[in-house]
Amino acid sequence: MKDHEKLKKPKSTIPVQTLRRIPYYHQILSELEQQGEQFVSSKYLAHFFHVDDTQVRKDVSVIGYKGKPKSGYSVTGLKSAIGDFLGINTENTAILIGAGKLGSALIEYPGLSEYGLRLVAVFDNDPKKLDKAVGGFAVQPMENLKKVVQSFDVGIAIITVPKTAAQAVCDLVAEQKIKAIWNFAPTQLSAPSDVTVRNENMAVGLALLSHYLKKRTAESAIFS
Amino acid sequence: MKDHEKLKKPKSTIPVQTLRRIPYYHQILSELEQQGEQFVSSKYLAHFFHVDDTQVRKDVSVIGYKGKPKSGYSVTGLKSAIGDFLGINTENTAILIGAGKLGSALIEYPGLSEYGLRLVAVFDNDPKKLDKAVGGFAVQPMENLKKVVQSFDVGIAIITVPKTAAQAVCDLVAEQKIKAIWNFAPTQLSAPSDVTVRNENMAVGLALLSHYLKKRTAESAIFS
DNA sequence: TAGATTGTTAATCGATTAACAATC
DNA sequence: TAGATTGTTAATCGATTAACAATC
Repeated sequence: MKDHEKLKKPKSTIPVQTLRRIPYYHQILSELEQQGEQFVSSKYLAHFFHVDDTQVRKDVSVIGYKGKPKSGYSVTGLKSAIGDFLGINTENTAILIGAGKLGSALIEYPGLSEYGLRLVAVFDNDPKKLDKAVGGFAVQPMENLKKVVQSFDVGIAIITVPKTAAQAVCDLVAEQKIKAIWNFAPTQLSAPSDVTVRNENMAVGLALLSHYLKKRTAESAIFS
Repeated sequence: MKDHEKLKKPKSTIPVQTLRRIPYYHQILSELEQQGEQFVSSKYLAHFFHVDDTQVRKDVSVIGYKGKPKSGYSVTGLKSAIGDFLGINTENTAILIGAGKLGSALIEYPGLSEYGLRLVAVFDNDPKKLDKAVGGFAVQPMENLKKVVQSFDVGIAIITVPKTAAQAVCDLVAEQKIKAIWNFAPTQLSAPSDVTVRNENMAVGLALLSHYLKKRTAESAIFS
């Protein structure tokens, strides 16, 4: 290689908008797969989400998958490539803290295992809930948390406690060797930078819906 | 006005990224308000979300609110302006379809009323659930839906039925005079263009979390 | 082969950030 | 007043789309 040649561009960062769209593609591909479809075109996917078909092809190229001219993308192949890219084809162990209604709903949500999450324990503060079975799990006291995290090498903590308790729980799990927090309490949690926090804020969805309702823009974008 | 003067630019479209951030500002402002804070600077808000403070000021200017140099924004004033902008200060009537765990959790979610949603009825398909009280609502059969929508002038339908039933329920409510659908079933629903659909896709959040976990980028963005 | 569809480069568009004047 | 902070214009950066060659 000539020494005055241009440095190979790092370019390893994935466009954040692409990252947002990819999980949606995965969902549609799952449905197409169940319907027995073999191939899908960028045009079809684009139409589904009201984006440009060039956009879809660019997104696909970002994850490094190749289609076939004339036939399109293999449904199974692309779904699997996206799965690998997102890391949902490998298993992550998780615990859930807060055995209320929302917690119970999540435990039974089939998507968890579909996206590589393996729930190993459920915790709650409330003595009345202890040892009750919630979705097949005996609810454990918070005291057991540390030991469980260690013995199962838990990577993700799902927080479904009330708003007021959420930051304290977050601090507690961040002290353990937890790598990521999936927060459903309606508050922004903060954690050390080595812990990834995803705040699943339903109020945001509601607020956006309310705004669209007010404006009543007919062609509302799907990715907002 | 001189007749060769430039046309007033329409420019009425709100940047979609701004729209995404605004509900988060609202949430923080609520918390600051509860803490008794009077003023907040663009710098503080920016720091909170890892964005630029110029960005915050631009977002605020989009909703048409003015701050005070040196002191910043009035917490109450800005929160209220955002509330007006989002339309959450005016009440919208809603029904919920699907009285399972997720439905129950949502009914009791305090955010609903906080964001201007007034739930008036809960429906379910399952005869075993009928007339049971869920969060203070007697579960009604689907047959009653049409009448309830008419008499309460219901604007929003919240769908918390299983994936397999979701599109059928969506079609049914779209036939009524419903203006918006808030869907929690893990599938993309499609409806006529005069009905706004918000698909609240938890699998997307899980997929993004999984990706971040795989990459373990320390400084993960909050708005992804 | 002809036509459909992918993959990629270049052009456009929109969003973020830098710079700085205005204001309390 | 001096300093802090807003508000806005201009510059930069990134994402989308148009154009078109490559390929089955």
